Amino acid sequence: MFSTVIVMTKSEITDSQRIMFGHRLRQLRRKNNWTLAEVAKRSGLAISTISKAERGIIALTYDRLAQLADGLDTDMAAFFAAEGSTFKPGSFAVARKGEFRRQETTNYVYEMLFPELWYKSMSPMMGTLKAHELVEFDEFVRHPGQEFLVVMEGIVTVHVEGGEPVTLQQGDSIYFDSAIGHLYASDGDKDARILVVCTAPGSNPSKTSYKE
Amino acid sequence: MFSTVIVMTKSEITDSQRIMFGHRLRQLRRKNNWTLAEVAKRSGLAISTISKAERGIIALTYDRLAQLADGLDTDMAAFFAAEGSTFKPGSFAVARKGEFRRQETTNYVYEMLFPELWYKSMSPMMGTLKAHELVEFDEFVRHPGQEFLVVMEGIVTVHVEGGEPVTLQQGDSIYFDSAIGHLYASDGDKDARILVVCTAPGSNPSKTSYKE
DNA sequence: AAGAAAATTTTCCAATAGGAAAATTACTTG
DNA sequence: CAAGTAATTTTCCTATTGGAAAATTTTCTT
Repeated sequence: MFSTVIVMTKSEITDSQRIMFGHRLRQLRRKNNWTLAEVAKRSGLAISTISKAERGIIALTYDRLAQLADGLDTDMAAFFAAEGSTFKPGSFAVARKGEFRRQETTNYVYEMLFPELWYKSMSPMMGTLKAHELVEFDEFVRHPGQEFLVVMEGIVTVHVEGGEPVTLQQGDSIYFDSAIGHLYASDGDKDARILVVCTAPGSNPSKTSYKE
Repeated sequence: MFSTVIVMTKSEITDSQRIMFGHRLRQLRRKNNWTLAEVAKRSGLAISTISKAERGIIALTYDRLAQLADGLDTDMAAFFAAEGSTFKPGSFAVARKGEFRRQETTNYVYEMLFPELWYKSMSPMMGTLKAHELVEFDEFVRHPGQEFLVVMEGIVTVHVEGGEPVTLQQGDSIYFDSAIGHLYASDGDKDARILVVCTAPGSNPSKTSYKE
């Protein structure tokens, strides 16, 4: 009985890491139906640079990574949050800016509070989690910023990527980095009522006010 | 009344981002009592490269970032998670009802949630407003940031500087700029229970501008 | 406080990233 | 299917990174 051992040099390791990262970049762009030209405009990078980065031909510098993250409507954390965990093509769920504004799925009904207010640094939402016997597993939700949840009524199970599910009773709360994949479900046979507050880094004026 | 607006060019933004990132690198290294030489050996990078990176003189490429993360016993995600927060991907904090830190004044009893977490971009607090016949008027409270309040139980009157008092029933909420003088009081003959979330702009490193 | 040792920064140069535009490939549409 | 257009990749060149070693600063030690 033999086992195959593949030995990689240090540079081969970083090479393959970079190539995989490039794939994620491309996926992220394709998911939003953006062309290289579009992302180039949004991020301020050259088309060729993005093309090379996506194919792992070059290793972007920190500065360009930051710019690119901005252009793709994420932040550095979201870029790397899923890294290391097994990469299933298509399993990438980065919520686009404002996507969670009116989220109504089989499991959720969200009501954004104060939608008319601009430049909020927090986005409070009231939500109802429908009771289900079987939790239909949607994809994990990921987005930039941080998140705070309190259970107002009922019992809620919070699924956090790479960890055991956490059960929260009425009055319990949880605080986490939204870049981590997360998902809520009602635990009891009644609907649960939750309050969620997200930070919305993109809408923060201090970051968006700049000139060319 | 004037407000100061600081306008940054795109390159100034990435510059300061890089500089702050460098500071975090150095902190991370110092925390473990490692010398540049030690990290150089662990990561395979040159001493000079790490030195320059820590001072924001150069923007590391993806490859070197990956290597450095390895040498510092973290991963890329932890580097960037929540713009300098100490959250590692997969980590989160749960606060159980009633196991909060208490802070008590004549009118308020506040319980800060997650006091042990640093670099939160929000500060959630549970509070009890004692019932009073006469509201003893403290000075208005003012601080930077924004504020969000939900009434969990009872009836609350919110006094906002330069406006009529607002009465909130259970489930009602209010969102405002914390710079405006504000004050809460229980309206009924029972104590009221509120949840307050404040943004703490100063504690977010990535949005604080400074120079060497 | 002086000299030695350790740690960090600077210098200089080879290796690599990043941008503009040309070349190629993929996608429409008549 | 050909011509035209859009999207991507290549090419070529300049700007910047990253490493080795020298120079400097900081930290011990006696």
